[in-house]
Order: sequence, then structure tokens, then C-alpha cells
Amino acid sequence: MRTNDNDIFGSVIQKLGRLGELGKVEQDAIRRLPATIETASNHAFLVREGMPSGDCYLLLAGYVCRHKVASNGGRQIVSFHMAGDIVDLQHLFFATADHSVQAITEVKYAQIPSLALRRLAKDYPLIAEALWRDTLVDASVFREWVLNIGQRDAKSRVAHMLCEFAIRREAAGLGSPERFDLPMSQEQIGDATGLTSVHVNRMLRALGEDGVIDRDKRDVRITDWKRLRDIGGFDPMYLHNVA
Amino acid sequence: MRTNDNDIFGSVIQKLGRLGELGKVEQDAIRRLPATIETASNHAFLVREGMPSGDCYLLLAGYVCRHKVASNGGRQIVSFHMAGDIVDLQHLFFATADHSVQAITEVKYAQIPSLALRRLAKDYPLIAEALWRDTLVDASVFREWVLNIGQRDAKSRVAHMLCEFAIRREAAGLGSPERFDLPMSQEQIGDATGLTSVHVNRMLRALGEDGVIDRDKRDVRITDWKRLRDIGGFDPMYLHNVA
DNA sequence: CGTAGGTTTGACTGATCTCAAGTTTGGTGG
DNA sequence: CCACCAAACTTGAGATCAGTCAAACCTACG
Repeated sequence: MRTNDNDIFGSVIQKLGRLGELGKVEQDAIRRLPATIETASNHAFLVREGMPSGDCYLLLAGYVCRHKVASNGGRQIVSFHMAGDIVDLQHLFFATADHSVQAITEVKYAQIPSLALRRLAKDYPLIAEALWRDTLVDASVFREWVLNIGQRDAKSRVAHMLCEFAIRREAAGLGSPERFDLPMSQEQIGDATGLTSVHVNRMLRALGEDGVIDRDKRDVRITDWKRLRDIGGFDPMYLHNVA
Repeated sequence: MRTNDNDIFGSVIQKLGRLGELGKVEQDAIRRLPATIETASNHAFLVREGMPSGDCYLLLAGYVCRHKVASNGGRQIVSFHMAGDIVDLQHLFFATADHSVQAITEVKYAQIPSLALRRLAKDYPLIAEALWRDTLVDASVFREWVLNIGQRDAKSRVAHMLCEFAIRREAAGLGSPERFDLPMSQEQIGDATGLTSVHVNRMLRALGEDGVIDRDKRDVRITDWKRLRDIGGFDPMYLHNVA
């Protein structure tokens, strides 16, 4: 599938425009970026831990996760991303990727060489600021995940993860936060929350029995948003209004 | 205690010089930064979660941690910092702090208004790049901590934390990685690793019984570095050679 | 319509927490 | 300089949350 170039840059400009004030000059510069539209199927790697990473990706459709593997073989997902997110800015100034980026559904994305983005950032401070701010929000989410995994019990972790997903999904214009299809498997939720898939399943059931969600496989309906937020200890402040 | 201005900026220039190439022009610009030397006693807050944060801090002596509190009252430390580290760049573009910065020993630091740093970054792309890279390394460490807490058992978590501390300490020129005094209490290690202080104590004892560390209170000697690394699954790649 | 991946559930195990008490230590005031 | 006190460290016993292992079921896709 291929969209015309205006759509690509429209997406980038829209995304960065939410992160900082961009003038006409900056928008024109963005339009001159080299970018190609690509697709990848589920499970495809966009970036591999330990390898050089030379591109950034603006997700246009579908979902990806970022993850690292421990020496004992355990896999830790450190974030999920959806249409509108820029992925791999975290590696912009590094020679080697410290984590992988992998599709968890079919995805469509605009691929932009890191070098071109670095040059753009160097020449246009306002663009640099917007991109930088994006990476800082990313980092804030990592901190919240450290808290989530380190301090909350299993049910709260899963609840928090659902809250974050719902809110970010809505902010990205992907639909209502009250009902959605989860793109990730229970195993992936486990890898993201430091739990086993078996226990994730039990916690989802428990949330159902508590009457805060109604669920059939991956189709989730949040029936008591306030209580889900309470259970997950979810306060969207850490998303800094741009997730 | 007060050092002369050359010392302040010397530290900043040295730190940023390790993160990116700075020319004479950039170094002169840094010397024009408004900065004051301050001290704070143990437990003092430099930044409070939920409050506006208007300054960045270059640590000159002592240690601080950054932490968030969960709604259940649990406290999660998300990083430790030592002399040479720049703290609170993570809030550079945010109106509200999403985490606190607190001294865990007496500290001496250079305080620089965020606004001045933002202006400097805007005017000098090379400085922006160095600062940005610093925040990206920070984020990489957060990801590793997510992995540490999410995937490793208690003994590995503590071992990993010791490895990171030893390596960063050495990289900062604070002394040998084989022997050092831990600045943090076992409770703080617990808050950082998602364990209770009781269990941290047991794991430290276990590491002693394994013969990989030799320890008396906070005085730690690493007697088998390779095995400690193995137990902690520690690979310093995530520090990207600049910790 | 067979198969693989994902989901669901049960029984059992074990790592880590909780609670509790005792010990050590560093700082402070008399 | 010493005595006291609060904070930190240490250790034990019992409780519990989450993991492991195992099996059944479902369903989308080839």
C-alpha cells in the first residue's frame, strides 16, 4: 500500500506540531526529508538489539513494541507504539541499538534515515526541540513503567497498562478509550508487566469479576473507568499531554 | 563551600565534551551560563514531583536519587546520580516534574536555570546534541531498569545494581570499581530494585556467601567481578560508553 | 479440516513479603 | 568524653502472591 508524499509529511508535521511550535520554514524543511512508505508483517523486526540502527519510523498503521532480552532468556517489553508515534528516536545518537523494535501486528510506516533527522535537528532548533521533547516523554513513560513493575501488584500492573493504552490510543485519534481491541497477546502483556501470561489471564479475569472491564478475548470494554484508574494507580500526568 | 567559576564551567564543559564534540565557540558560550554553586544536606529535595522544575543541576560531590511515589505509598527510585552527572535535563521541556530529585548524602552542585540551558541549546546545535544525547543515555538506563525489575530474580537485581554502580563510579573518575562505599541504604536499594530492604539484606548476604563480594555494612569489595556480572546479567552496552 | 498459537483453568510450588525482635552504628547533647 | 537515641542493619518464622506445570479449549489460517 502506498500513500502520496503529502500524507507522509503531513503525519510528521502533525506529530511534531503537537510537540512544539513549528513555523512555515520548519514545515517546508520537513517536507524535504527523504522518506519512504514501508509495510511489515506481524513479528517483523524493524530494529534489532545489538545491531546498528540507521532509521527512524513514523508509524502510520498497526502496532509495534520495543523489547530487550535478559541473559536468562527473559524478554522485557519496554513500550508499545501505535499510529502517530515516532519510533527509534531513542537511538538517534547511538551507534548500536540497545533494544529491538518489533511489529506486533501488520504495520505501515514512514521510514526516515536518522542522519537526515539529525541534520534537520541541527539546522532547525525548533524541530530539534520538538523531537527532543518527544524522546523526553518516552523516557517519562519508562520511569512510570519502572514504578509500575517495581511497586504495584499484578492486578494493578495490568490495570495500569490498560489505562495507558486506552488513553494513548484516544490521544492518537484511534478511537474511544472505553472500548477497543487489544493488539497484544496476553503473553506480550506479561512481558511488558513482568508477569507470566497465565497470571495476566487470571488478572484480566479478576478485573472482569470486579466489574471494571468486560472482555471477550482481546475485545475490551472498560465499564468502570474510575475504578480501573484507582486499581492501576493511573495518573496520566506522566504522559505530559502529548501521548 | 565555594569553588571559583572556572571550576564550575570546567565541569560542565568536561561532561558535555564527553557527550559530543564541542568547539571553542561552544565552550565560550557555556562559560557565559548563569550558574551558582549550592550545597544540600542528606534527604534534601532538589525537585519535587508535581511541582514546576526550573533548574538543572550538575553534581559536583555527593549522591542523589530520583524517585516517584505510587498511589499505594510505595516509593520507586528510578535512578542514582553521582558527581559529574547532570540531573533534571529530563524535565527541560516540561512544565511539571513527574518525579522528585532527592539527596541521599550531602551534595554540592552547580545550579543552572533550565531557561538558560534551553536558550543555549537553541543557539548552539552541538551543545543541544550533547545534552540531548545525555538524556538518551538516561532513557537507556531506565529501559535497563525495567528489564532488571521485570525479568530478573532478587539476587540478580541486586548484583546488577552493584555492577552498574561500580562501572559508573569508575567512569566518573570516582575510584576503583573493585572496592567502594555504597552511598545508599539497603532500603534505598530495595526501592530501586522493587524489593524490600529485608530481602536486599538477604541477597547481599547470599552474594557474600557465593564469594563474589566481601562486605561490611556499606563497604563493598567485589571479589569476583566476572561472576557478579554473570549473576546480574550485566552488559554495560546500555550505558553507551558515557555513563 | 488440521494445525499452531493463543486463551483458559486447576493444582501445586516456591520466591519474596510481612511481622517481629535483636544488634550495631553514628550522631548529639549533657 | 560518654551516654543515649534514632536509624540502619541483621536474622528468623510464617504467610502469600505469583510462578510452574499440565491439560483442555478455541479459532484463524493455511
